[in-house]
Parts: sequence; C-alpha cells; structure tokens
Amino acid sequence: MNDSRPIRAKSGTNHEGTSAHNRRVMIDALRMNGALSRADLARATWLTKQTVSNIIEELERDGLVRSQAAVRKGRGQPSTPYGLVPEGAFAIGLQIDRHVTRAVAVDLVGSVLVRDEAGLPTGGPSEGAKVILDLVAGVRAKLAGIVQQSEKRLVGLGIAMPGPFGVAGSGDDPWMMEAWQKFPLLETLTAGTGLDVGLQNDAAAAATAERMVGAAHGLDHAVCLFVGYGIGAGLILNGELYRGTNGNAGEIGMALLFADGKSTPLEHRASLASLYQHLSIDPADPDLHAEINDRVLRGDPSVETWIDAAAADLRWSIHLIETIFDPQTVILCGSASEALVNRLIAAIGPLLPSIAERRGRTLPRLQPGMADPWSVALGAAAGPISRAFDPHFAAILKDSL
Amino acid sequence: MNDSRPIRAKSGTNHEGTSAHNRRVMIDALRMNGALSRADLARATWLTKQTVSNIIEELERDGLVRSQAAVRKGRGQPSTPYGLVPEGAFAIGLQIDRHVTRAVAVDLVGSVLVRDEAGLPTGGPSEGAKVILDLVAGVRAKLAGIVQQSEKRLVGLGIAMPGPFGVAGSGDDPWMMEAWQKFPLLETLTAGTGLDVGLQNDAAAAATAERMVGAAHGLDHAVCLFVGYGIGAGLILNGELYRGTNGNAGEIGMALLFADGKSTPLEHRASLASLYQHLSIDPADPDLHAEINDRVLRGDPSVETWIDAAAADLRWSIHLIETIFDPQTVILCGSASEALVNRLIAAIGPLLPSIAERRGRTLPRLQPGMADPWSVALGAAAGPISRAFDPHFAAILKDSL
DNA sequence: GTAATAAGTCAAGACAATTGACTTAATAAG
DNA sequence: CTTATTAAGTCAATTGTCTTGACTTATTAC
Repeated sequence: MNDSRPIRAKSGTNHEGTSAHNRRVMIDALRMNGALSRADLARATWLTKQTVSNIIEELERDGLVRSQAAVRKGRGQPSTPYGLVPEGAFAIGLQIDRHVTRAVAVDLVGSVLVRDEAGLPTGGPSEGAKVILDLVAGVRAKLAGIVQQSEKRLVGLGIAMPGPFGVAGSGDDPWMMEAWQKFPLLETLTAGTGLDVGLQNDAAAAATAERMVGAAHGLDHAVCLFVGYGIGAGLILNGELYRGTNGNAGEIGMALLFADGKSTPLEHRASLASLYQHLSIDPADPDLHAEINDRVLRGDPSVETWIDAAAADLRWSIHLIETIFDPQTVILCGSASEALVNRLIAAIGPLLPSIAERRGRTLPRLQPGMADPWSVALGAAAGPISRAFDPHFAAILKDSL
Repeated sequence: MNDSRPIRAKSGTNHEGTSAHNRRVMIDALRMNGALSRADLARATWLTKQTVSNIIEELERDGLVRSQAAVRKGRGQPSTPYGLVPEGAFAIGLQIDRHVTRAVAVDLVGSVLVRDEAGLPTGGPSEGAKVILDLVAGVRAKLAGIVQQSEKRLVGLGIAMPGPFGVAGSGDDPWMMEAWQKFPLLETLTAGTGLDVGLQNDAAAAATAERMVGAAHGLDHAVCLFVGYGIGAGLILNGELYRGTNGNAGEIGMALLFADGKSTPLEHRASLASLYQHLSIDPADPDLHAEINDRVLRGDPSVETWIDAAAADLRWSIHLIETIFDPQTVILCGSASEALVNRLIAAIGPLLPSIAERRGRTLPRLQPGMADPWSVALGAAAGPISRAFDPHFAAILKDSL
C-alpha cells in the first residue's frame, strides 16, 4: 500500500510572514492615503504604536519611507508624517506587441522615469528577444544615469503581451504572436537580465496600472475593459489581480457573440484590430496612434461608424461584467488615444440596466482609465512592484520565500 | 485644515493571526487529504514537526482532530495519522426559497445529520420569519438529540436565498422574494437564534457545498453553474468563494441575451422557472421535484424541447464562463433532480471551443455537481464552517477578531 | 544483531508583537 | 502666565509562537 500521491496543503506561516505582512500593510496604507504619522498608522492597521514605530524605523533604514515636516494639529505633540520614497524601488515594464516593443522604468509610486521603444523584427521571437534584451538594457542604463543605486533597488521585470497563453493555435492572429507563445520567453529574459521576471496579458497589465496610479486606486473590486489591438478585461477582485488557472482570466476577446445567425469573437467587433481593418489601415504603420487620434478628433465618419458599432458591443460587455462580477466600477482603458476612449464612453452611454444600479452609489458605473500607448508598459512594471510591496495572502506564507 | 477623511488601510496581524492561520491550514490539509501524520503535515505545510505537534495537540484538546491507528510504512517509527472529527463542529444551513424553506444540520466534514422543511406562508417575511425560526429551532433540537454538546460546537447559521441582494425592484419575480429583500432578515435571525448568521445567494451556496464535499473539493478555480428556480454562478476563485462588492457576483440570471432582435434575461430561458412555465406547472406544487424527475426519466417530449433550448443557452454560458474566468472546471448543479442535470449535460455537449481546450487537461471541462433540493441548504451550512475553519486572508488579520 | 531510517518529543532560543509606564510637545482653560 | 489636558512617540519588560538541535522510540533492511 504505497499511498504516495502528493499531499496537497496550503503553506503555514511564521513570524517572518507576520512581519512581512505588516510591512506591506504600512506601505499600502501610505500609498493609499499619502503620508501618515506613526499614530495614524497604528490606528489604521490595528497594530500598536510600538510595532508601527519599529516597522517604520526599519522601512526608513531600507529607504522605502521618509519623514516629513512635523504637523501641528490641535493639542498634543505634533505628529511626524512618513511618506513613501519614490526612488525606494524601481521596476522595469516591458510591453511586447505585434510590431513594437516598449519598455519603461517605473518607481515605487508609479512614476515613469524612463521610456523607450523599438520595432520588432519580422524574424520571430529568437531575433526579437535580442531587440528586447537590448531595449531593457538601455532602459536600465538610462535609469542608472538618473538615480544612484537604481540597480540595487530594482525589484523585477514585468512583461505584458497579448494572451491567451498556452492555448494551441487559435490561428486567427497571423502576426507572429503565436510564435511568441511557444518561445521560452521567461527563461530567456530571466537569463538575459538577471531579474525576477513576471508575465501577464495586456489587459491585466492595464488593470494593474489602474490599481497603482489610476482609477482603480484603492478599490477592491474593479474591472478594466481594455481596448487594444485585441480586447480584454483586467480583473481586480478582492484587491488583487485575478489571473485564473492559466493566467488567462479576462481574455474575453475570444468570447463568441451570436448575431445574425453566425458567431463572431468579440475581438473581431470591438478592438483596434477591427478598427484598423474597418479603415483599411496597416497596423504596422508607425504613425498609427497619431493618425487614429486625429481622425477621432475631427469626427471622421468612417471612424464614427466603427465607434457606434463597437460601443454597442461594449455596452453589452459592460452589462455582462457588472452582472457577473458585481464590481465597484468598470474602467474603460486602452492602448489607443484618450480621445478614442472618451468618444467610446460617450457612445456607450446610457448603460444597460443591471444590478450595478443601486441607491447610494458613489462611483460612476463606467469611468475612463488610462489610454495611451505606454499604459500597458506601465502596468507591466506595476506587476513586480505590487508583488514586492502589496499585502496579499501568498506573501504571508512560508513557501513564498 | 481638518483633514479628517478616514484613513483606509488593511489590517495588520500578530502572533495570534499566525497561529490561527496555521490551525486552519492543518484542518484544511486534513480535509483535503484525509488523515495525515504530524510528519506529513509538517512537510505539506512547511512548518516544523514541533509546531505541527503543538497545533495538533491543541486541536485534539479542542475535539477537532483525533488520532487513528498507527501505520507502519517501511523503516522508521510508525506514524500516527490524525483525522478530522466529524462531530467537532456543526453548522445550520437554511435555504429560503419561494414556497418552501429547508434547514439542515451539517457536521465538520459536511455530512448532513438533520434535515427538515416547511412551507412558507403567503403572508410575507414577518410571518415567514416565525416559520423559519421554528424550523431552525427544531433542527437544533434534533441535532442535540443525536450528538452531545452540539450547541457548544455550533459555529453558525448560514442562509441561502435567491439574489440579487440590495437591488431596487427588478420586479419580474412577483412571488414575494422582493419583500424578503427589504426584510431585516439577518438581524431577525441573529436575534432569534443567538447564532452567527451569514447570507449568500443560492448559487454561491451550491458552490460552497461543491467545494466542501463535491466536485470542486480541493480546487482553487471552479465555477458552479447552478440551475434552480433562477440561474446563477457560484465562483470559487483562488480557493475562496468570490462575493463581489455586494454579494451579487455570479448572479447571471439577469444577464440580458440579445436574440431575434429583442433582449431576454438568461433566467427566462434557462431556469426551472422557465421550465415550469413551459410545462404550465404550478411552482408551488409540493410534488414538483418528483414530477419533473419523472418526466425527465420517461423522456417527456415537452421537457426535451425545453432541455434542448436551455442547453443551447447553457452551452454558450459555459463558453463565456471559461473565457472570462479560466477555471479548472465548470460544474453544473441544481436544485432539481440529478436526472435533469445529467440530461442537460448530455444535451449541452459538445462544448464550444474556448481557451479551456488545452493539452494536458486532467479535469473535464464540464462535470455534474450535486443536484437535489437539499444541496443549497447544505451549501448554506458549509458557509459558516468554511468561515470558521478554512484558511483565508481575512482570518489572519487583527480586525477579524 | 546491528545499522539505517523515520516519527515524534524535549528544552532552550529567537523573533516579533504587546503592555504599561514614561517623556515630549503642543493647545486649552483659568 | 501657569497649569491641565491631550496626543505622539519611546523605553524596557513581557508574552506568544515558531524554530533549532539534540534526543528517544519504533520499525525495517542487511
């Protein structure tokens, strides 16, 4: 009787897990509220003044927080607020798109310090990887030129690229993303950069960015509907990005819609790819974003047609998202121009009725998020920062070390 | 400058949080794997043998675990496995449906020890509450008759009822559920029972049941599609039930489908309500379940028509669920008969293509779950047990006490 | 019969949060 | 102007929980 199937269990925790959690809670509180005194932190986190003092002292030694001028407010000793030190940590974010790759260096509070892009060669991933590694190296070098000791404070490299991941030949994107799926990207970049490398799809990256510095800041339940070359949803559930079993949660581009007796993936109806096709524009055009932005602003009728059609699908998608997730808000963001997102939001309204319509709402059901070609790279960088500093269950467990 | 907006922060943790977590991890491991020795537990949880010993000793004192006969396996001292003690804890589960209310008493391992039901008077919630309190009291009394000290080990009362919650007048369910929405149910039952009372929608309860003793046992990502009087999805995400902002996540019955130029809620197309209507059956009929079961088994053509139509909608719903959540599996369960669920599953196949189709799958994409009128009440009871004993983030935090 | 292996215990130690008294620095009240 | 009050923050001792390493016990392999 060799009953040797592996035992499945969650990991336990210990003092270090406790301490790590409390550190993260402090950082999170400072990120959400701005600078706070030790006493404020103690009240907010339910920890004792003494514990907060110890942790703050430690965080200050580590260069993650810094005291500000004392504040007098009423009776009692003035409080000394502590705030996050932006240059306390950095991360590199990398977006791999069809024709281009973008990299940014981001600091602890989500400011982009360096940005750079490069065209991706048509030779496929093995050639592309060289371009990418060069790009990342360049961004790191520039960062090192701006701030001292940046390399020591680099917490990781986050990659964002179109999903879904690990699915055999969907086949309807001829433009090489499939080749990237098979390429050992994480291994190559880990080896090539020496950094901790993480991967998410571009909608998830957009959501991560919104959570760190955008419309989802401080929210526990929000869904970012991301209109890029494809379309996807980034899910913030219980204050964390939800990834699903294989990192493909939210990849709604492949959702089939039935209309006029035939089924079409959502992606073919409401995505920049569909817009490019509608306009007969070459998606490899380097002036793409400017061109689209321009056409949106001057009300190009062909663009308007697409917007109305896409808005109808998005309106229904938002209804469905509200119904399924019961989020605090839905955020519409994209890799295209702000102007396009705003036009889309205008065209989407009024929203379909749903359970999101309730008395006492404070947040709008739908709000605009970041919309520019760099937001995905920013979100990619936000990934490692969140992993390193945000409070979450996994960070408490012993097996996370 | 009175900057007194409340400070938002997550709670910190301390030694007790650590200890509470580790206790829960042990219990969870025993639930998932069956009896385990201290050494096995230490390996599985990453804790030291000594820590495990201390915690097991404590759990044994508390009557939650019990040693079994020593097991010799190869060289070395024989190990002493410890298993959960079923009568270590109990919970009452209560289902409030349109015409009937059901209560069960469930033990730590999810066995139903007592079950009882009562018709709900048409006089509305304030009258109904009396019936419910009597029913609960009766179940508690019967439980006390079966096991000693059951009252001391009662961890709570879980309620399951149709959602969505807190939404003003959807209006299309004339049968009194709306009145229940406005009734202070939690307060009334808390006061009337002296128990810790929790509320979830029926699909969530079904998912909770599947997770404790059913097809989702041990899974971290699973969606239970629940076909009851309405239709809903219970979401197990990251190993926990996901509730959304207002406890309405997964309430997909109100999702609007567009077909033939008009929009219909899913609920009107694939739910027992729609079946009853299709068959012109009175949903208040006490022999309802037997009747439907019978008709399914003998292949009633009218039922078959409904099944085919509902299966088409469910097929698409499953496609959408797979696309959005990327779950390990989808479970079809319901409050009707097993026969109906099995027929539905047969009629749903083959599934639509989706990202769930990947090499190396071990679980089926769609599997049958519990399907009987008592599964929701069981799930309702599973709620408090899960809250009391499963490892989860909130249980670690200081503010959870 | 002896060595090897594995389960489990013992007692001391380390770590991180807690406690309660104390210090410091401001405003409010008389 | 003096004193009381209030609040921030520190100090030193304590507590709770996990860890460490040596030890005991029980079994199989050689």
